[in-house]
Amino acid sequence: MRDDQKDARRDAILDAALDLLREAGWRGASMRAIAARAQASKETLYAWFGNREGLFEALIRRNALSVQSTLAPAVVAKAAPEDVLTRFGTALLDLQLGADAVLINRLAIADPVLGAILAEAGRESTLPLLARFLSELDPEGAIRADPLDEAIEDYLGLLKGDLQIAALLGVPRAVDTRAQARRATERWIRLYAVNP
Amino acid sequence: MRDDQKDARRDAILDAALDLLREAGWRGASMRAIAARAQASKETLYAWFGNREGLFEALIRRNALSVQSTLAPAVVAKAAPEDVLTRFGTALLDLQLGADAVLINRLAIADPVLGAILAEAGRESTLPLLARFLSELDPEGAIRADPLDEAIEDYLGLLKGDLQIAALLGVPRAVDTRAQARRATERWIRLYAVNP
DNA sequence: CGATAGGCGTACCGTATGGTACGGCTTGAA
DNA sequence: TTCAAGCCGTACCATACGGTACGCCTATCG
Repeated sequence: MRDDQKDARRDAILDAALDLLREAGWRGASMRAIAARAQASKETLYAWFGNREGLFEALIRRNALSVQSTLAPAVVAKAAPEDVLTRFGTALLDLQLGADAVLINRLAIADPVLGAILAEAGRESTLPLLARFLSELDPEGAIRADPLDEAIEDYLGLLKGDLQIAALLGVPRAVDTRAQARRATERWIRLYAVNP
Repeated sequence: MRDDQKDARRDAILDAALDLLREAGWRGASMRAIAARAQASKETLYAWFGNREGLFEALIRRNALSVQSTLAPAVVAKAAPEDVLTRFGTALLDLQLGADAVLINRLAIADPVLGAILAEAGRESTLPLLARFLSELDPEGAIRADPLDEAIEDYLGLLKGDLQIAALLGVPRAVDTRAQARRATERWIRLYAVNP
């Protein structure tokens, strides 16, 4: 099997796992079911991923990579701070409330090992972006994200509110993510603007 | 079996379930294991709770009741708005980051039916308190929680930030809940103070 | 004080799972 | 063109689960 084919096959298997998680939950996404859905052999799954946890770990890592590559472009844009922060917040919110992310998070919450992996991968892939972002936001010294960790925490809190928990519980509220991000941005700037 | 004994027995069974969830997770908290731990019969469990989901549902509802009765006293206190808000936030944070609440939330996140139940029970038991609280906070018209739903969402976001997700993932960050509540309160008041 | 409701413990059933083993076939490399 | 690596499909194993049945025994109530 050529390397590119192998990558595609691997992706297909992870996609199958994700589909089954969506359709039948953790219980339904058994190694049998995943193999059948992907037209793969159980033995192949075990050869490639070690065991069930390893497969799910691969799923989590793949997702973290895609998050990072989706989010990064939102940072480079040159525009008014509130616009670029809103853009970033919208992207982040779309990601974290999206169906895939919800499934991935459910997975990680159900298993301590996966939880640790997701927490690490997640914080590594999005927090540095946001940190650099907020600290360099300062255009003419009108906004000071200081102390930085509190500023980050406040922004994430204002952005997400209870929405992520609601999504994880399977009771998502309808949200205009762009409007939500704009609101969070406006409030956050109000908190961190250098007072006139 | 006298009624009070029955209630105690029921509580003991739910406690056993909670213990097993803590020690062995969702997979370990099987009906067998719960029955053995509580020195009860499987048949009794099924007679009292219907099935596994029913038992876990009972667990969720019991927890929601205890949350409500824990939180309610924090509302009545008469003091400066920021102090009473801080007290309330601390209590809420302690509850939501506490071991039991984390286990309960994990449970609900793993099962759509339980998720719906927890979402409803949770919102019913804490949101009205917070809503009434924020809207009546107004001492001399210096603070206006308006629009109310946004004010609530902002307060919860500032209070919880990413802490709850981290706890659910099993990577809790050490937090001084009182300090965190104080910070959130201070920021929230800054956002909702009627400007001089 | 006797009877009966109902909890305890154990055994049982069908089913599904994670994980392994093993032919047979495809496919990329020599 | 040959050959071997490795993937597919199926069968297999031990184990555990949710759920039910049943005999024993305690404790409540008439």
